[in-house]
Amino acid sequence: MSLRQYEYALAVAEQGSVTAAAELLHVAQPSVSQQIRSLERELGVTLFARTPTGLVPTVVGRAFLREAEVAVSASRRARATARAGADELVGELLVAAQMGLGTRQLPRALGALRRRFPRLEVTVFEEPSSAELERLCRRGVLDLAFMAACERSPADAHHLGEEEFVVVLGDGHRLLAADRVELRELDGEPWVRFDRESALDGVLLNVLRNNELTPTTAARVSQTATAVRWAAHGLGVTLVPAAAVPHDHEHLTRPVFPVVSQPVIAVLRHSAGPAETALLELLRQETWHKTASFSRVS
Amino acid sequence: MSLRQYEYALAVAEQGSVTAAAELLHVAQPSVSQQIRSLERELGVTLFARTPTGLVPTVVGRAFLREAEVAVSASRRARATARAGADELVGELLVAAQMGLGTRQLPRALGALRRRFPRLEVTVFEEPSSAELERLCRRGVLDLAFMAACERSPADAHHLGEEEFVVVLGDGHRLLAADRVELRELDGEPWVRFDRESALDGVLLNVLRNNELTPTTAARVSQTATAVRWAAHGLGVTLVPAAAVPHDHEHLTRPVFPVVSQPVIAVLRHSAGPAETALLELLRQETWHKTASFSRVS
DNA sequence: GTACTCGTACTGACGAAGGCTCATCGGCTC
DNA sequence: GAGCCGATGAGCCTTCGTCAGTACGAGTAC
Repeated sequence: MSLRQYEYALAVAEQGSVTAAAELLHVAQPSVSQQIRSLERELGVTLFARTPTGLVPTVVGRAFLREAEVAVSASRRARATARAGADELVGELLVAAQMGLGTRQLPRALGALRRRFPRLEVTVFEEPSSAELERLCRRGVLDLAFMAACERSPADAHHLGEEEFVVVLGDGHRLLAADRVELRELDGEPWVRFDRESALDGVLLNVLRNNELTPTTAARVSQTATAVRWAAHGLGVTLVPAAAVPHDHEHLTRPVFPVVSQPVIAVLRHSAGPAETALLELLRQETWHKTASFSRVS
Repeated sequence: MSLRQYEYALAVAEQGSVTAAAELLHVAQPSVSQQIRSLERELGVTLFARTPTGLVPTVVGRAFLREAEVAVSASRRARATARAGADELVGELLVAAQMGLGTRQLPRALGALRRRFPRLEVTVFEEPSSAELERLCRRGVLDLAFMAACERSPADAHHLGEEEFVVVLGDGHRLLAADRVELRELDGEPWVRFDRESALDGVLLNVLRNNELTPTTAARVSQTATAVRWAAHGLGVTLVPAAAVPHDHEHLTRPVFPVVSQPVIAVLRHSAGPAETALLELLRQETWHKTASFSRVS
């Protein structure tokens, strides 16, 4: 069951003779003859009828050859894509991002990447929980991961910038009067929070603890856009990355004091290839908040 | 570039480790390791990233593996169809028939064949000119051929029966009054004939010569159904196999005297398989004119 | 009709290359 | 340091390729 046998059989069928096929394949005639016979012996079927003027495929021979041709051409394609990958850049890049990280920059960088390498496809997973993300990244399934912190930071962790958080208030909320919101002013407010285990909820908990506030949970959601919408409707206040707020709700956001931000760290896989580094380079060229914050959270 | 290398690579990608893949494939670990490396060396690309816990496909590795999987599964299918052909009957049977031969019996036999062996497909070529048909049959491209005579008859020629010819007359023709038509009564009639080189035209020429008639050609057509229709419209008379006349024109046909008929001979390919012989057996069970004729042609 | 040549595929012996296994080494994790 | 991972090198064996020679049928000359 070797590809060579398939190629030989196809050549024989096409040429109608072992001798001609051997010439085409640049091997001696007995070699082709032996391969055909061993193939027939292995399959327990006669693939070719022997005529005085050459070999002609039988009924099952033709059925077999149809499939064999698919196998051979798929093999050629596999080879070709691999060789193409040596110079050009082809394949599928797997990226995962903790929710809220690079919401604005990632699409732009991916667009630029796609323009430069059209045959490179990109798939993005969003927030498979920070523990899950850590696990996937360590297992090497991902080519690139965005996270706020990596505990045992690999050598391939790159700090891109800071992601600043803003508070979202209900329409007509009293605190909208000021330019910024002091965190302790939020004492007693009900909160629109995020799923347990999620990184964003971890940030919120940290902030509240640091400022000695006790949280009242109004609701839990899994997407930043949902949290913003619910907060805008007055269900409670929420804390999300500034970049994750839709434009039509920006007037309900205020920066907080002390500043809340988390680092954006891109983690490349072990032994990263040119595709991964190209994407990282494009991400670096995007604009990020460089401000080191006072109360950085994990 | 061997299928084995593809299978090994797929197993490694699936298991995420060389050791596990080797266990799955029932070989030793170094064997898998070597194959993967030789594959990468041959392609000039790193397909897998080495992590402390195993191997993970790279970007181009994944692109390669997608194609490789197609190749491997196609190979399995090829094997499976061939092995199935050993017991069952699968494949495509190529049949060619001189026009007008077995027009009635062939479809019935093919229907019976298809009911008994559903995975056996049949393709029928009609009248690739008798010389061309002879050539194809000798080259072994065909599994079964219907002809009126084979010059150097192979051992696998089987006489099935006789195909009787009838004359088709225009609507209201004077000779329709009788039950049969004497050939010499047709002297001076214009003829709807068949393509030069075609076997049917050869039959007609033979008949006319034997009965000392001089033909007047009204038209030439390539299909029996067309000839019948044109003759019915009074363009001339024609001579076709009785079985080839559509039901709605049978009232315009008359047997001729002396009787004109040609043998129906089925020629099997060299070293015919079970599919071919099964079809031949079914054809034998159909009803054929057994009458040996007076003036058999060609 | 017979004999000859030409073409075809098959067979067996030999040499070379590649695959498989075993034992061992180097790295990393826990 | 123990245990897991993959990588490497030596030896054995299977496999593939080549060269010779064989067998069989077709076409042709006489």
